[in-house]
Amino acid sequence: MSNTTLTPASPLETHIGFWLRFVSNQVSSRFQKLLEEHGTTVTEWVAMRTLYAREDVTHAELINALGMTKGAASKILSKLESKALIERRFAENSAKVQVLRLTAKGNALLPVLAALADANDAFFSATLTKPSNRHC
Amino acid sequence: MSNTTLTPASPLETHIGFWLRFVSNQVSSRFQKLLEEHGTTVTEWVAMRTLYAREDVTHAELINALGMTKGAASKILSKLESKALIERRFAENSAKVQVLRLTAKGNALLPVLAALADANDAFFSATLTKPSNRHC
DNA sequence: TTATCTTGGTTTCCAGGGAAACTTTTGTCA
DNA sequence: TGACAAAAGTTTCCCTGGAAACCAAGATAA
Repeated sequence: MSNTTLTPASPLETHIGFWLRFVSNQVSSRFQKLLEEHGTTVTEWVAMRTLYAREDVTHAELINALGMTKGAASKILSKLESKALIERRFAENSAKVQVLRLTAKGNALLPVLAALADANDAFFSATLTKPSNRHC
Repeated sequence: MSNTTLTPASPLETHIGFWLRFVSNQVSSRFQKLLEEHGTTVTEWVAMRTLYAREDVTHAELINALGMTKGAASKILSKLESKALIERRFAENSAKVQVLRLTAKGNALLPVLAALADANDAFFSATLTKPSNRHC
């Protein structure tokens, strides 16, 4: 036997991160599928939703909302711009700071995506049982 | 004013997926940092933990545990093998089906990583408040 | 036994995102 | 004012993972 005594090690299912990753992937990937029929991605949805019904959102603010690096954010914005969903302009009195804004097309698309997000929530909520006092 | 009346759209923070992604990223990326001092990644940890204290784990079983495609899994295994942490052998009576196993080095490393996983859990658990009956 | 189908696993190609280098503008200080 | 430092964005390089093509080995059927 090659199995000499092994140090005990906590199994995967005891770790929060394991389940978070698992559930998060389930939820996100289902949402992703809904979105791709509209040629969008989850990240793009987050970016667009952040800009919706607001003016003068800065690049920095968006980075914060997306939780990604400025490099990655910049690329997302380029892609959204190439689809004519957003506009990048310079802020007043600046040739440096950008102000981001949805285009009319972006404004039109957003509620559709929001509905998909709601539907995805509903789908997963429906599979949950009612809360009980068992664990309280 | 360019803001003609906009259709209302549910904000990001009302969606489960948004929070799952957020929390999951927090937890995983902190764990990632702990792991990288040992030259490992979260996925590699999951793979290794699945093999630990077991023999004759098949490729298919591992794919299932990792929740990724066979292509991606294959690459992870190659990397683990190149670090001499696992071994791939053909199963009995087969020149096709593989059997995966940790090496002695792998067996030695695993409990160390498990301790890091426990520590990460503890870190996040510590920030939680006691359960109350408020929501039950 | 040979021919075809299926299955296990690898490789290739592509998209997304992080790290860090780089460019341009702005601010600061001598 | 001129020189240098800091900040905003972009670009490049790299790594990870999915999709799908591909290859080799068993299985099945003629």
